[in-house]
Amino acid sequence: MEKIRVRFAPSPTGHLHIGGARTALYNWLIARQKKGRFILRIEDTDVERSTEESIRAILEGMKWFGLDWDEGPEKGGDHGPYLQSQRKELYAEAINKLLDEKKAYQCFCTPSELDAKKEKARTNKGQYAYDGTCRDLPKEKLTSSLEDGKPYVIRLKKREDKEIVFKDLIKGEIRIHSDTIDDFIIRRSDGNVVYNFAVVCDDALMKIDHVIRGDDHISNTPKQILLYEALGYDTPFFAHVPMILGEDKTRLSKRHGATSISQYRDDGFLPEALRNYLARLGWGYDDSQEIFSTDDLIKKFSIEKVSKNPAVFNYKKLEWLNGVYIQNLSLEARTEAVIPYLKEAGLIDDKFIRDNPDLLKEIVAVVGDRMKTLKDIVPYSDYFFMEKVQFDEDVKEKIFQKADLADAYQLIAKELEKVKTWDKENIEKELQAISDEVPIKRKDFFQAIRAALTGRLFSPDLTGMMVIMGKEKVLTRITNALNACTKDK
RNA sequence: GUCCCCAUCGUCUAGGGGUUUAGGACACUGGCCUUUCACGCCGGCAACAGGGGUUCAAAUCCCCUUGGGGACGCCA
Repeated sequence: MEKIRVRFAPSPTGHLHIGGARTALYNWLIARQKKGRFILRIEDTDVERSTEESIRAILEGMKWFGLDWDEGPEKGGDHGPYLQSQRKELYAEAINKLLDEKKAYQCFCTPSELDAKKEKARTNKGQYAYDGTCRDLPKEKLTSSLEDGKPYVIRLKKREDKEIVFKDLIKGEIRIHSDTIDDFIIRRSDGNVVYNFAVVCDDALMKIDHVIRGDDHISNTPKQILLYEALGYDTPFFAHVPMILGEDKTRLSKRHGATSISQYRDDGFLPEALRNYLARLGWGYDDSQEIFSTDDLIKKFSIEKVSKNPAVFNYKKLEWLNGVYIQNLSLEARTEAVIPYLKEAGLIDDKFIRDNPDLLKEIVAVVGDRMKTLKDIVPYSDYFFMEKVQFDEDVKEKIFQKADLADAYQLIAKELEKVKTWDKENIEKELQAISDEVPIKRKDFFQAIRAALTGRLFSPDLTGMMVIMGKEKVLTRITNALNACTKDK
């Protein structure tokens, strides 16, 4: 049997969308599982909206997401070109063939005439369908119009009274009657073919045998089947993946938060975690497994088991999963991963990294399993890099104004000053002793220290941090906190 | 409006006629661990949209209603 060929065919009118990334992932998983070929094709037939920049963003997004393609831009292949804008001759050939065989025809109706027909259909509450005015134009009329240079589109002569049936790998059998389709346009008056025509041509010529795409394309499928038939090609298998919805169950959009894959990268998500999440969104394997390595996904994924109904995107679950993946990173890998985010926040630069070879690793170690995203490193560690601590508002409210901490801070400063060997064990012992003497609950006592050192209500292990910060810095911060809380009183 | 698709906890799902007092995960929540914040561990809350069939038996099969989504472009 021939090797399976699947494709992802985005239109370069923006970034790589999270929904697109998921269909790309599904295609990729199947190609890898079946040892087939994964093809990337750019659908830039809409010259108005397609941009070079979008193409770059999409390729970059695919690479970051870890989906490598076997044929496509930058890669080439035997079925190229892989940009629709470079395939015009192929389309022209196919169009001429349909014209010769009388399966398609020129239509000289102007946009304003068509608008009027649509308007009329709307007022009569009827469904608009092209009325076929130009379908059987007399030969003389046709040639004279052509000679006059009148602009025209090309329409497919659709088949009459036919039930179009296809078996969808996800949805099952779908049937649509040809009456609900009209003689739709396949080439614009500017000579460019239209999406439905280009996909069919390309998929056929590129020998795509499984078309896996978003389920918003279901209603295009009958038209495309008509085109496959008119052009004399076998139809491929179809699998229509349900949409991703936002919390309010409407189609996921910017309103719901980040939709571009690059945003997830910038927000500190790991590509393998995102792959895991997106694969599991709308697909289940058994009754317990949540964590799937990419190899595991390749082994276990099955398009037939993709759910028929749309899935709501759950950011919290993604965060949880990402946290799990971060925890599984080695200390070295985690430190490397976190560096861009520290730089981005302006906390460190290359010089700093050179001058403090081990410090970063120590900090990442003390932060431990707390991060849900790589970006979380910032609120968990910025106070190591800053000269002075910024006190959060809720620290002032819940710590400084709640109890009288002045005596405690004074005592802490005084006693810690005496610690000779500044290590975890000694600091712990000392803190323990001070805590016994002070009339403050243990919990509040430690929160007070946390507030002084970090300005926050949450942070990594206290004594661990104190070791990294060093005695001098710790004492200064305790004193500063003392001043801050007496001033706030 | 017309056509198409869909329907199990708040969310993602398992379950595909009897094994189900419907399983897991996230979220939420109670507790344990911890001298502190988290992690972790143990527990709790919580669903078969409604109505008709078919059957000895239906979350599972069929029909209708309702609800949601999508498509109706010289966009993709």
